[in-house]
Amino acid sequence: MKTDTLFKRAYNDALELISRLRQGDILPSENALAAGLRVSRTTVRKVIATLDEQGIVSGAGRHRIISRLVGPASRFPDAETVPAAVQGEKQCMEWMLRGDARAGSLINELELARQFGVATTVIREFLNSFQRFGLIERRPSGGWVLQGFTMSFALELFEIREMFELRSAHAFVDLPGTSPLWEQLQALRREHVALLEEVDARFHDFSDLDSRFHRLVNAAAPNRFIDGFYDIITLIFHYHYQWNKQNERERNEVALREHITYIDALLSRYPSVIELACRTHLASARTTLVRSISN
Amino acid sequence: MKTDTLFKRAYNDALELISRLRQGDILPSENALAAGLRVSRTTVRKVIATLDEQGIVSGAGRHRIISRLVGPASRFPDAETVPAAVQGEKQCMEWMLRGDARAGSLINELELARQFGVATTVIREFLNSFQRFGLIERRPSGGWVLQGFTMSFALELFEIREMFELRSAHAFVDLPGTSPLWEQLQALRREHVALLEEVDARFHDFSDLDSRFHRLVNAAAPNRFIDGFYDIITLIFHYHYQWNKQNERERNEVALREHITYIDALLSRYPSVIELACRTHLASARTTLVRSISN
DNA sequence: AGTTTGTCTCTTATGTACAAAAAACTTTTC
DNA sequence: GAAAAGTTTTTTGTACATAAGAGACAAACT
Repeated sequence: MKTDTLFKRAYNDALELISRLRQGDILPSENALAAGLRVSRTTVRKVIATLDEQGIVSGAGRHRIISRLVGPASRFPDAETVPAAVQGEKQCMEWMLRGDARAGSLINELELARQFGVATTVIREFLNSFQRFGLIERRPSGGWVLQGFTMSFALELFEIREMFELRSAHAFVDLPGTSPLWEQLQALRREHVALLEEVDARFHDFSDLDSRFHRLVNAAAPNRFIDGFYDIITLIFHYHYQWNKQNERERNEVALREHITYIDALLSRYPSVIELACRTHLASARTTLVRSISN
Repeated sequence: MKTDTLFKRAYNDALELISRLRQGDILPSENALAAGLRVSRTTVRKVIATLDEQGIVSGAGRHRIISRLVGPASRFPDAETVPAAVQGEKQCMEWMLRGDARAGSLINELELARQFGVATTVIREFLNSFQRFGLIERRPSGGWVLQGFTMSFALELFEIREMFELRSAHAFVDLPGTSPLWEQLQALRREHVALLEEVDARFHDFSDLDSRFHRLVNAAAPNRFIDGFYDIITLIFHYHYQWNKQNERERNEVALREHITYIDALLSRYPSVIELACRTHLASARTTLVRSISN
């Protein structure tokens, strides 16, 4: 059976939205709510029906009003608002990248499914879509082998990353001066500077900025294969660094400064300057990743 | 229910194997058969049981003899020896690359499943594993959008291919003279020359040679992401050219000659010569692909 | 006339069932 | 005592069922 996590998230969001209104206010139309909660009207109607049952709204048709304001206690627990696939994915990722499993070992679908409390279908679908990240491989006779997040994986990943990044950085120079990307790059530079000023408190925000910056560089000459590759990078960095907290603040501060240098290089439009800044940043990113694996 | 296509294939193979023996011969051991038919002993036992039922072998335990030789009529039809997943995959590929479907249109799992006579699970699994080829994309709200085999797809594909191929070609030069790859390259060159001599009759064999050559070049500096990318190339070429027969012989002959030049360049170990040969070949391969799309 | 809601249909997500195939273990035979 | 055959246990591939959610159309309201 399909899970109703989407409904539960929408319900929580609806409570949030209502809390900004007053008692007696008219409930927004179903279409408006659907747009606001980013779900279909079908789901909105289910949410409204539940709110009605709970006595939070009353009336029918287009005469619904908010009859009672409620606190956050009546929300569904956050854990129930994630679809099974996402939940399974998260746990699988953790299981793989944390190194609970050794490279070369076989993956047992049923065992994983039981361990993570989802159906085998979910695990299988995850494994299938996860194949492209190169961390697992299908055996000819069926089943999956774990390749694992090894040193060679990291090195091969970075080899490609360097090729792609240099290519995109050089393509950026060829953009016409009127391209909106230049303005976006300026904006991103300001965000970097702002983050650097409060780096002690906000260094966690770097990860997102990093991903956005590299994707912006790639936007200069879009290529679906490069975009797809950046999904891998983003995913690895997201999960891997989540569990490698050593020197996180320092690491991020260094990377922030390198990014700013790199952005300035792009803005200067001098190919040789860009190449230097790009290579410097990639080399230090590689060192960081490699070091975190060898520990 | 799981299909017994594997058993049927093994049974056919077993008949083949038996036809090379004489009546009254002792049947090879289960383990030997398992190795020969490349299936598990469980499946071999099922094959033997069926052969027994059919009166083709008789006796029990280790005293089984071949009691009757049969013609090819008693084989299972070939169509029944392909697993559902492979069958679905083939038909899906055809449906996509032949352009029966327009880019941007939604993919209906149930409809495809009915059309190809398989369960929706099979279609879904195919779509999942096929995602990495960049021809389809998942919508946030569920479902799939067809991106299609368009011109921009081909151009983006070739951009990456050029980067990878040049990188590998240059890495090849750095191989020590003792590397077995040099000998393999020589062997491949001989195969090219042999094929060129009979190109009129055997031009179909080029496709396989092409794939092997490019994979050999990549073997100089293995990288799993590049290998994965070559799966896409191989797949596209395999299916796409299957339906674009125009000038096939001429196309392949040109490519064969380019390959030989390219191989000689590699053997010469002069980077500039290699780069030229490599670029020439890639440019002509790109032109060929692009032309086949615009028609 | 254009929203808004009510109703119905179609599609997907996910759990479950079950046969096929693999793998592990046990007994037999030479 | 080692290889072969017999037996049991696991695991995977595929079908199918069903609720959730999206979307289309019709009716009702302002």
